[in-house]
Amino acid sequence: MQERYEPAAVEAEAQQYWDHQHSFEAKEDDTREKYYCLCMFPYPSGRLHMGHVRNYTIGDALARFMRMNGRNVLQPMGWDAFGLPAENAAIANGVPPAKWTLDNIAHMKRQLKSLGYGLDWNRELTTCLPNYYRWNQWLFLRMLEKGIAYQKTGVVNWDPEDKTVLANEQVIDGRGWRTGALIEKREIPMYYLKITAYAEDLLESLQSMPDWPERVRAMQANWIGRSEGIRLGFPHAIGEGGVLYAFTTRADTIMGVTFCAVAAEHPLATHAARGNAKLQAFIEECKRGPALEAELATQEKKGMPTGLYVTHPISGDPVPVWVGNYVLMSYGDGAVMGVPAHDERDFEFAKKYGLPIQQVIDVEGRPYSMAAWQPWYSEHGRCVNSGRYDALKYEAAVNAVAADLRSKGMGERRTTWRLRDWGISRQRYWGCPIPIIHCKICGAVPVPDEQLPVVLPTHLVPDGSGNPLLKDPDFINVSCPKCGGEARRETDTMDTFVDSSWYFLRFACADNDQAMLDYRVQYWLPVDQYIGGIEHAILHLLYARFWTRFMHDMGAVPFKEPFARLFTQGMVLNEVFFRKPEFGRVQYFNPADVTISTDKTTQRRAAVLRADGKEVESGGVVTMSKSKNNGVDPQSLVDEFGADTARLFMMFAAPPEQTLEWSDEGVQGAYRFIKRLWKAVYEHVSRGPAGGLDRSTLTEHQRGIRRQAHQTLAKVTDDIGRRRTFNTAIAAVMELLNALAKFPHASVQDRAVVQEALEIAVVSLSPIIPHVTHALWRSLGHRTALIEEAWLKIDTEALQSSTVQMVVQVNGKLRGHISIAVDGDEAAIRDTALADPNVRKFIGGAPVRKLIIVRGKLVNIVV
RNA sequence: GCCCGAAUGGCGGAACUGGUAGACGCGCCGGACUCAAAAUCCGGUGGUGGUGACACCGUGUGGGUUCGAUUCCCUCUUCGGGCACCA
Repeated sequence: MQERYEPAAVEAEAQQYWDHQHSFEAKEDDTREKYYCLCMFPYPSGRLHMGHVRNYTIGDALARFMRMNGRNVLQPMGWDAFGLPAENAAIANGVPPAKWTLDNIAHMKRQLKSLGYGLDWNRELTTCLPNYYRWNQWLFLRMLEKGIAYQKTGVVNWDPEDKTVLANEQVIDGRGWRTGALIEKREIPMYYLKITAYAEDLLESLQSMPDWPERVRAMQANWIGRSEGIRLGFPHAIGEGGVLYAFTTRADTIMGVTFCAVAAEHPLATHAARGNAKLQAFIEECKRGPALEAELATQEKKGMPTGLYVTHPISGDPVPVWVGNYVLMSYGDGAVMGVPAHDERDFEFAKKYGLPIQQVIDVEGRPYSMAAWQPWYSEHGRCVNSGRYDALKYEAAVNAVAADLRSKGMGERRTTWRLRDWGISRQRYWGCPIPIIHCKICGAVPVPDEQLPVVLPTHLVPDGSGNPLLKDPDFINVSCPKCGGEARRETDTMDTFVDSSWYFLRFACADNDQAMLDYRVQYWLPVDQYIGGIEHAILHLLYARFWTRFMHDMGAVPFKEPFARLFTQGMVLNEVFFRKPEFGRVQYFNPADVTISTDKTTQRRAAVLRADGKEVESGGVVTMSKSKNNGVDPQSLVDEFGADTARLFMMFAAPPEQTLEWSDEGVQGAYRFIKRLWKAVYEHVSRGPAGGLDRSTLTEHQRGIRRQAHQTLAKVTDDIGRRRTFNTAIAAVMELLNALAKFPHASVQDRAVVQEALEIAVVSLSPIIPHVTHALWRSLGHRTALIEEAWLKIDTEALQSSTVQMVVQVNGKLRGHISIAVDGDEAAIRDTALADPNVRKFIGGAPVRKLIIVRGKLVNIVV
């Protein structure tokens, strides 16, 4: 064994061994229990970032741990390869998105390999290749057949200068990101997937998914947003038998309705705007307004009367109809009944426009004042000023109102969802073509299965002015599959969330070019452990759950939930440094180019840019990002310290579900620890082979170190296997190593105990730092490869101890420590506790009122 | 605005089911080795008071439940994630 730890050599050797042995090629084996460990696949942006390293290190550590615990592990990798950045790169550099993407994939694949991840590369898949995306198209056609995919109009951001549709992120303050032109809203025909058909099931199943984080389930439940209430009608005289419908969960407040508000897109608004130029202008303003819910919710509430009146369904009173910019056309019927007294938004609206506010709910007799909104105004209570509903509580009132409305044919109970159907059409080049052909005679005709895939041409270079597919006659001009006449191919492509909604299924059979899925799906799926960023908690995971349900219903997979267990890891943060010039934009500096010094006495930190020796400002610790220039390239870390140090630091610096702060010193610490581990093994083996362990003749000291070694093994096994807290697992091994450093190597038994403890340390860390432990396992005298070894067994006998330490409190304050025999009874514990001199001092002469004993932990004496 | 999290020494974090707050690491201080430095090794390190044994204070704010609260409940503050065309 070499004295010096040289990561480059150690890591090359281990990686070569795994490669030659095909160690991570997964094979179906019905006799073995499988473990499908999947990390969210990356977008091939160019280089790996720290978030990737964190994600894949967590996955790899788990996969290796499960493998050593006897599971048949599958850990695949692929590329989420369609998307906007490739088009942006094309615009900037004139490179076709296909070439840019594939070059990035090649580079990132090398990086993943250099980090030593145990991935089965035979199953690699790339979503921008036809052998993958043809099945998007195939399944889309199945959805069309079942009515799950359908066409309707949708609103997009239109840049009038570039004549192109922009993504929300390309719209900055209402203007196009490249042109600066004011963005218009346009309604165009698009394809939608009817995820709302599964709303109920998607929501209900969350309750039987205990291995998903509570917060993710809560976020999804809120997103789906089930509301039970009443859809009620306000008759009006516009058109024949006209009724304005609105949904409410607070039918008990119906007698407090003083107005109705409709969305700008509502038919009543359109009707009223005819011949009303002011209203027309207001409606246009609303339609131009923000598209993002966050902006909609914070914008100032504005409205305008339509001049129309509807009839209150109970009282028969006329109710004015307003257009309100806070009413969403996409929720319910695009109209709300305005109850200013008991809804905060309605209250604000009524105050602003002088609409009457009528209290109809009494909450515990509290006095109601119209001067300012109080949070309790929207609480449940008893009806007042409500005619025959007076004194009824919430449920009784709702029931009575529902019955009355039903008898008048003006209302019914209704469940409404916040969830909307998934619009998948993108007016963009770099995506999966939607397999539709538009014929002047036959209309929208699905591409027949035998003509799939509709291949996306790869040589086009977008220039920012519209979808280049529109300018490609070879792609556009086709004949109609139905009538054979001249027709035009659909140029919209699919949302990239489609690609990621089923890739986890395809890993089971990525080599099948005849079918989307095959029998191997039944062996590997569902995914046992899915790992990815919390930022995907709603959209991606909900779409994947929906997609899997559709495939279940068509008989393609035997399960509804694709991910049995979910783990969401936190983001990677770093400090951000900048200078704000008097004029112009803020300048960001990479932390690698900044030196930080700390004044010992004042604790003041000063950050200086090395290039010019002048100070820069710190903007705190934020998510690593290109725009803030605070990213650290994982490659530089691997080159300088090796993959094991990178992996160890990532896993040690924070619990995996929390944010992780970058720290150069922390990396140094991880490197130092690996060197210490190496040295400990070196010093042990350079004394020659250790003899066998004789458990019956151990000294107390030897038994102590054995107990700690096996306690460490037990803790690591639990921390990785159950808690997923790699940071505390590593800390436990560090403690063991600290103890070993003080332990003698004198006798044969000393050395046997050390050998056992070192093996425990090496095996415990092997999921996290697989290269160095691969080498150390051999150094400790084993001929086998560590990756083929089983996880070590905990010797429960070694854990035994004859005494146990307990603490003694007086009135809840710590006053002493006692040592008690493991089998000591309560009387013995009590007597020992009361005999402690410091304890007696604090009891004084006072009588003991109560004595609480928590076995093995503490005694609390209450006086 | 709505939904979901988080807050503990100089710093990252630990304390798993209400039971010893600060494990482990970083940084810092002192020492050993060295001509010197780096590396390495040993010791110390929440605050205040005390020579000391020790005592008091201390987990974002204010309150509550309990023999006992970092942990449970309520309030507020700050920070982070998501909000449907970024992935």
